[in-house]
Amino acid sequence: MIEEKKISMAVIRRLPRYFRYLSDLIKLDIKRISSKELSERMHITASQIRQDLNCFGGFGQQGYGYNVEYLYDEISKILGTNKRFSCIIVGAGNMGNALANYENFSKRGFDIVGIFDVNKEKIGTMINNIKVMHMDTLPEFVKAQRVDIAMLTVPNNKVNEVATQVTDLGIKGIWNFSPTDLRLGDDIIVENVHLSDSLMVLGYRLKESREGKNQK
Amino acid sequence: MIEEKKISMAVIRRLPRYFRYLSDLIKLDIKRISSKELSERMHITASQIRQDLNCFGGFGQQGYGYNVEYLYDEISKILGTNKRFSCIIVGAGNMGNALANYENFSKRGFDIVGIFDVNKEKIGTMINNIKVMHMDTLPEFVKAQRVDIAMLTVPNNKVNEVATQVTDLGIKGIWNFSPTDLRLGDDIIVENVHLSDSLMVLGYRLKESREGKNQK
DNA sequence: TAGATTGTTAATCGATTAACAATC
DNA sequence: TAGATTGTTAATCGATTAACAATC
Repeated sequence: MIEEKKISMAVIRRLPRYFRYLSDLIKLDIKRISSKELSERMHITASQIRQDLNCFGGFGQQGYGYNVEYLYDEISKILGTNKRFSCIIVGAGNMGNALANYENFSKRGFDIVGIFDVNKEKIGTMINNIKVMHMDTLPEFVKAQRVDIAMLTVPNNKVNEVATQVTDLGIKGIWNFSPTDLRLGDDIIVENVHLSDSLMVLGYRLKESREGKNQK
Repeated sequence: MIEEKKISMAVIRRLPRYFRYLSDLIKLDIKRISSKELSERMHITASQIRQDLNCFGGFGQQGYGYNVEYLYDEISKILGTNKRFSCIIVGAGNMGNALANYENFSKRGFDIVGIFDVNKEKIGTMINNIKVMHMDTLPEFVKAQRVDIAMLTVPNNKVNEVATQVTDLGIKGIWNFSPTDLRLGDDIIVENVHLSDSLMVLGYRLKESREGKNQK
């Protein structure tokens, strides 16, 4: 009850972008930046940057701007990149494979500790040094070690069942790759990656652009 | 110059959702639906549904609601699912592989006609019946057959170069999987899939939820 | 100090929701 | 016809942008 401010999703979804741009600035060896300069790089307004950052605290200094390294560290803390999240992948198909091989996740604090599938031929194999196990062994696995996030790359007709299964086991975070809007308990955090939605929007915009009425 | 209404991105991004829900209704053999019933299924307001649909036309009937099949067909037309888009994948890594194997895309009108990479060992192999070719052969390929969309699954430090390359060849649509905000010409449509952004937002929300200040 | 730039309040803009007349 | 539900206008809400006093 020290402080209670509600951060809007719009702001939250911009945080990783700030994080990326600041990380780039560090690579470029830039030490300080004003909201105006940053706004030009990011193609958003300086006002928005200052508003966004001030949801979390005053990280700048009048007349100077922001210290890049300091701001980067603060945003890292806000995003929780210092924390580690233990993740499992459910579904060892092509997308599950791709995720298991994505090296950047562990760099950001997301450790993949197990892969689960029902296909007998896959059980026991290794993907990027992570063991593929049978779904039946999931309960004992989750009992034996904490799992924060389940990444679901299962067929669409299985995703509701699997989501219920993993949340019943106490997993609170779902990264869902199925074209289904999961509806789970209030204490479950779901992030959806609807690839085909994204592709359809691309198709729509492309079609509209061709027809000349190019909307922002 | 017949009609000129600007559709907001917020509305456009909801179209694939309507499409999915209507497709489910058809499977359930439901013939008609009111905005109120649909709003309960989709967890959005009936007002929003009616506003959204009326951006494109009056598809309903007072006192009756919407004919499911008709509305589905209309939204399909709006989204352009009847059109076919010719696509290439650049980057035959894990994500490129996953995309090439994703059967749903062709169902939605997106045909993958070629995969390009620079890795000599991959050239000449087939992924899901699609030939992997060398990047050097991309110009002649694009000259020989129309390509609408380039799906970019290349390393982050290569994505700007590759994006320039493909847009110089006349490709107008980019589906970008790198954690980089591509900035290209006004006539180029870019859809980003920032997986690590999405995962970081999940991590943030999970952390906040644990600390009790669970924001919507 | 003077100039620059923040933090923050106020104004604007756009998107969502409510209301209701039109009409099937 | 009476009841239901749309299409659409008006009201509200929230997010973005502008402005500026505070201050480094």
